[in-house]
Amino acid sequence: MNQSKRTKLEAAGWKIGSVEEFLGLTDQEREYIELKLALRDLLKTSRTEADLTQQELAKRMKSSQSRVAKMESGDPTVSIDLLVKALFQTGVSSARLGAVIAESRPAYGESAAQNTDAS
Amino acid sequence: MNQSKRTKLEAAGWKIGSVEEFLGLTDQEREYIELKLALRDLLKTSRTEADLTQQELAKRMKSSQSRVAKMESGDPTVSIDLLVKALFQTGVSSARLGAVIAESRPAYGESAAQNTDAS
DNA sequence: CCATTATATGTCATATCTGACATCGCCACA
DNA sequence: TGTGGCGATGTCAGATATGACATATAATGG
Repeated sequence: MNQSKRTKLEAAGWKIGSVEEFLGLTDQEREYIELKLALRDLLKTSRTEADLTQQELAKRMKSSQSRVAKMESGDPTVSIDLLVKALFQTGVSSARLGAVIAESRPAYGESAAQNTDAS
Repeated sequence: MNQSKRTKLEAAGWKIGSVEEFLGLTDQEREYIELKLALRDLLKTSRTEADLTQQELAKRMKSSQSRVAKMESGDPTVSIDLLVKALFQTGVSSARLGAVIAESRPAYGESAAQNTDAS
């Protein structure tokens, strides 16, 4: 199993076993995972675009640097609510948010994944 | 204050006072409220389209009828996460979800609101 | 009038999320 | 070799969301 796949599962709070890679997950669960991942990626991008440090964004949101880090690392304890609030604080518009969500798709195989791990 | 405005604020868990209608809310807070409201409306629509009762949807989600009712009534204790999960269960696609979100906008005045109350 | 069905509302114990804090690794640059 | 900024990770007490339950209202059909 490659890194991007592993990350997807971990992002949703799933344990990495031997079998249940994407087996045992319903379409709806996959859609939910992809959505959260898309938001996480957008946040990384938008915070950088806004030229903010995690610390600065945290202050704006009245949150903490460590939680921002968790948001961006796909920590399963981070809610969509928090991600959305963070996104708005970085200046992302509803239009852009919607566009990104519309593009997010449940991944059935390797094809959908961007390689995160080098080489 | 008309009904639609009141609903917006209650949806976000805000108390209805005398002054702070939309004053005192930041742009980001307004965007967040509008987003949640858009999801709530979409859920009402999509559940009906899918010809499901609240009870049936609740069973699919392993939730309860009362919580589905709260989702659709804009109860502030309902998270975006739960709304999104419910939406996917009713068969809403990422594309449609994204489109609806893209259309949701922070309301600055009366203009944006659809009249909910009769007459 | 009485059932039945769908939806709404209030409460509560428990589950999950949250901010805060400590700490670590990494990288730049003196 | 520091030192300082940035980000990642683990923990935890307190805050918030959750499913479940009871009960209410409303509409429909006998």
